[in-house]
Amino acid sequence: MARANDEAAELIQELADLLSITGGDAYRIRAYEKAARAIAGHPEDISGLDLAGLKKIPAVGDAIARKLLDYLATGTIRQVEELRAQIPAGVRALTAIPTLGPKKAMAVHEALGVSSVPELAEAIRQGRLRGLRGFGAKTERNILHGIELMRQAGGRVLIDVAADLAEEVVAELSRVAGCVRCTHAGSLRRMRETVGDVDVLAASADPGPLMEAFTALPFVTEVIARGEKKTSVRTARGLQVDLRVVPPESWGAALQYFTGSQAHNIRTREIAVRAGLKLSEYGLFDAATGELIVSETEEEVYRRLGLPWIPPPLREDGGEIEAALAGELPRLVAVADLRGDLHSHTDLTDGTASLADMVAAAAGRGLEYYAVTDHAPNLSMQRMTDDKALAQRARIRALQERHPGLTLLHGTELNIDPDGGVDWDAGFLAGFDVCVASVHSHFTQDRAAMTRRLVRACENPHVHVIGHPTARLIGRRPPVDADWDEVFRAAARTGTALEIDAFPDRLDLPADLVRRAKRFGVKFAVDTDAHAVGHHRNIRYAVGTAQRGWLTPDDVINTWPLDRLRAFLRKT
DNA sequence: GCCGTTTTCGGCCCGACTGTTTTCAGTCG
Repeated sequence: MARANDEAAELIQELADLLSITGGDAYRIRAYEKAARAIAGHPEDISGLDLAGLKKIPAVGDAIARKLLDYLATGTIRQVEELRAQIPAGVRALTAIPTLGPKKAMAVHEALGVSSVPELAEAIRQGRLRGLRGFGAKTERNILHGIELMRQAGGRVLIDVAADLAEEVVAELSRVAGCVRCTHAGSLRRMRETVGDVDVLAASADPGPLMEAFTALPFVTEVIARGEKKTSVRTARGLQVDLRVVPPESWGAALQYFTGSQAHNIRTREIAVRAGLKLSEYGLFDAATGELIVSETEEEVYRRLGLPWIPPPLREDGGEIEAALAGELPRLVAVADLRGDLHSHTDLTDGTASLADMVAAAAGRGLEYYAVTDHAPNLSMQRMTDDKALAQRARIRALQERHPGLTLLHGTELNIDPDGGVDWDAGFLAGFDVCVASVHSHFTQDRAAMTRRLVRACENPHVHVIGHPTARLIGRRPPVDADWDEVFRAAARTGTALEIDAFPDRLDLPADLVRRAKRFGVKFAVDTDAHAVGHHRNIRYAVGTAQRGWLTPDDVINTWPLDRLRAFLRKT
């Protein structure tokens, strides 16, 4: 079940959506949307707040605070219920169709009584949209095409899929004559865990050849929009890619604009307006004279707004503007800060590479220490035994001689059973340098049981790291249900680190929970969980998740020198 | 509906592209 903040934010967002369909004041709608974001991102649980406390949330005034009280008392908001009675849920669902927004949704609902996606498709096939103001033949085709796209799942893709595609597009476009610079931007640059469309920015005085080359890429199956400055295409697997070409002198302003988020851009542009300036993708201008002030680098744009450069993973209007103004931006952890990796597998269990190859890959990353943590016996399919574990330890000690610069740690990944117990007794566990413990089964326990289970794992003196704590698989398996604040308190109290697992379909602990956990004083392990040599490169996604959680190197135990890490692992 | 080292009222980010428009609304990011 979601936190009160998330449920309330969803209700306020629904209020904004429904008002945009009925034609409410645009600024009022924006105020609701802004408040919904602020509530979702607010660190305090709103269920413990009174009217005054609620009004302290940014973008929440008296009116919205009272709606939140309404929600806390009744589980819903009266105005939302009233609008739901007017606007069927299916009409709101219509706005999920690409090219169909609130105005067109209301038009077909009012004129034709259409109140669901299938009804709309049927109405188009029956020719009932003909003659409806604002609806021509092309609009009909676009809507049917949009419905078809929605049916094919499509949607967002994992970050590694988007990153690989972006890399290919950037490499191709960089070769085009006249291309001065080219890079990806958007949610991929902000390191969001999934990406809805890939944004690519290029600088050139002559956009024509870039647009040509872009639409001619082999994986492009459809050109959605084609203009002088912007072109959008769809790839064979349904992913949308936008190319924006700007003059070279606009590079910094364009990169800032195209990186987003939209909410962050609104904040920076508001700051500009208040200072008598105007910020667009072409630069920062004097609002009165139209004179260009700066545009060549992001740093210049931020500096002229009175802000330090803000790392893209923070650009979500989640407090980064306030922190920047106060000079309190965190020094975010980076890949180069990592001295070690505390979670990896070999072909002794379900890895695909040998111990020697995995260790060589770790050495190739320039690490100072590396833990091999194959699965423990209770995950019986992996066929681990005491003897195998001890034999591996001996092989690791032998291999150590060939890697003088890399300290090898012998660890294991334990299974947290439904009661919170783990494989092996205390005596055997004491023989490992590091123990990761993870949930691998019984994912659907209720919140109280799951919370007890995770807390008990933290309380085990031999458990150093909770692996992929929510056990989610993005798009395939929901996170387990737990009272996370309770788990975070236990992790902080017992000196148990929470993992940020680098697998692109895990990224677990997720960034929003990372940020919440940090407030409790929790420490983190940023690990690959590598099962193959190639998985080592996933570490950048875990670091991106840590950055989105506002973590500094000090928050991450595997940035620490080995002696400090060993002291932490003693759990005293 | 929110908010104020210019304001408690009058503002509220900015631009690209499409389609159906005789000059611009809707959608998107």
